[in-house]
Amino acid sequence: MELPNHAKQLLLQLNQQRAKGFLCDVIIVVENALFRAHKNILAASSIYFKSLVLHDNLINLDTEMVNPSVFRQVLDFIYTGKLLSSSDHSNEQNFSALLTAASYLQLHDLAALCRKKLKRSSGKPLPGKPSTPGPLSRLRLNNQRLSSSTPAGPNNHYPPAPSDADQPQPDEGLRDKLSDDELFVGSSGKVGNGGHGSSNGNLSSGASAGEPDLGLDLSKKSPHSAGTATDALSPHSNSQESPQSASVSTTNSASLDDSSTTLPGADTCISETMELNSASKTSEETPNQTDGPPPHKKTRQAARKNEWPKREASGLKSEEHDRPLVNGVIVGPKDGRSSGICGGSGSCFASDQSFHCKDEDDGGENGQDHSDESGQSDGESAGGGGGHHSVNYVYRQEGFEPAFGDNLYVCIPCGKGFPSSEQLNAHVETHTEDELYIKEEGGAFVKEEDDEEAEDLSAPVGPSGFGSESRPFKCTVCSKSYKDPATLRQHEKSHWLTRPFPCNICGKMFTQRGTMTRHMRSHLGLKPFACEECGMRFTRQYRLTEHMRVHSGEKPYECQLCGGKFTQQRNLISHLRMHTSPS
DNA sequence: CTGGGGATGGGGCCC
DNA sequence: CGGGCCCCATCCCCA
Repeated sequence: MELPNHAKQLLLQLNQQRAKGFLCDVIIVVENALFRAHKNILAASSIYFKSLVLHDNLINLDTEMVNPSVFRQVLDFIYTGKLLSSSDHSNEQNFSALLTAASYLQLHDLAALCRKKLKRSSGKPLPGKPSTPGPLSRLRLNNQRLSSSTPAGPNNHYPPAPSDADQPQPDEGLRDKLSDDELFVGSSGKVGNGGHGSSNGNLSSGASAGEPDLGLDLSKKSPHSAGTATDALSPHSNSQESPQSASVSTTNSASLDDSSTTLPGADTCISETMELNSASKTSEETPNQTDGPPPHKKTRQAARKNEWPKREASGLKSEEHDRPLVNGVIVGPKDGRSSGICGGSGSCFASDQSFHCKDEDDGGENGQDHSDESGQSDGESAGGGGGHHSVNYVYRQEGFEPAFGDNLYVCIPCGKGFPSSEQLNAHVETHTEDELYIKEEGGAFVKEEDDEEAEDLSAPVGPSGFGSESRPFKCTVCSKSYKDPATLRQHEKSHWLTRPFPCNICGKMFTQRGTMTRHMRSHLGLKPFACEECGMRFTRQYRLTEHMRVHSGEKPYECQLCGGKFTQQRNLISHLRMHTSPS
């Protein structure tokens, strides 16, 4: 017994989920466009992807081989089995580009379709697509070019082709395309795996010599060990050790700098649809490399460390997943509890970029999806009551159209929607920083509750609590005072309604650049601070210091009421609440 | 099952 | 801009 449309329906659902960013667990960066997708889907469609997504949540593709608009078609193909090609005259070019991309990504079925199409349309020999070494040869060319551009160090590791040359090895393409500044793709699952955690550090990113240009230096010199994704961004990470995977992404993630978020042009017109007949063909071969090795160090800590930063993961899950991805751009995090990374405060629009957010799940556009995603919100909806409004910089105001309306690109500050990223960008530039200042009441935006609370809570101990004698610089809004004008200025930003520093990955905005870069590190899994005892890594030095007490047994924080000792101050505080709050 | 403690992640913010 | 610290939230373990 078999359901006739089962596979189709399933794919349809998955594609819908992708459109909304629901449960998407990987971000693919192509030039300056970000695409969200599901690892499983990618892995099932290509060995290359399989090796990439194994250890990374962020994949950066070689822009020599694929551009945003082509990748969009590729992704559509992966999720639908249909090839939607543009109808314009550049059709042939488009197929050629698609073929290149498909070869690079080892999407054999798509490559075959393209070849067929090209053959049919021009009868000419196909560009770079000799059947056998086809993609590889092309990749090699690319590779050569790339490597030549980098210092030819001893690091030009290009492992010799695998013995079983003919078999498309999972990593083969990668290897071919590896250059010093790119990462390796893990060839065998073995190596890499371990990665994350601690020990192996792996996630190599290979960024060896050529440091990727990061708009933001997300790397922090790691005082300790090496090789993890974290190090990837640091100039001296030793790439050689980790021929592994994913790091790729991380490394490149670097490219997620401020400028990287432009939207890929939306390729529209679709004139023909080629469908993949033998959809069944998957790249399942090479099972070996897939299974991620079990986390080696099974300490709880180590376990926690794998994958996305845990929090992050949950953040994505509960909050971001519904952010739709439109034209390669992540559209807004949904809102949720304040805690989450990006989602938390749903804001997402950067004044200088094209992110646009979608708040909650647009209440509506897709009723049906809601049911699917009901799970999605559990976390947050439970707590935040779906309240988009608890957030600052609410993305979708009452009167706003659902994000999926005609004007997908919405300017957070003023709420105007635009049909294209270009228009939105042009519009955004009309906002000056001054406008970002709070207009207090009457503003379309609501001041963030959390901030208020935080302020209140901290008030007693905050600066204002101290004698303001030595603090001549007073905030006109809340009357807190500071020792120097710079700090006052910094503080005043907390009163802004709009935050000038957006995360290029999730769109969340921050008042301080440092906070934003710190946040970005969490997206990228950059944890420069490693514990020498257990290998656990942290994003902040302070956390490491805190963590070290776990090993030393030091418990410097003592409860004055019961004498209980704690390794962390926050736990003491938490403990004190037990004493104070009767419940 | 529940509450407390340990440990960790993320954001805000001051220095 | 980085370091530090505070707060919140959460997960896991254990009694």
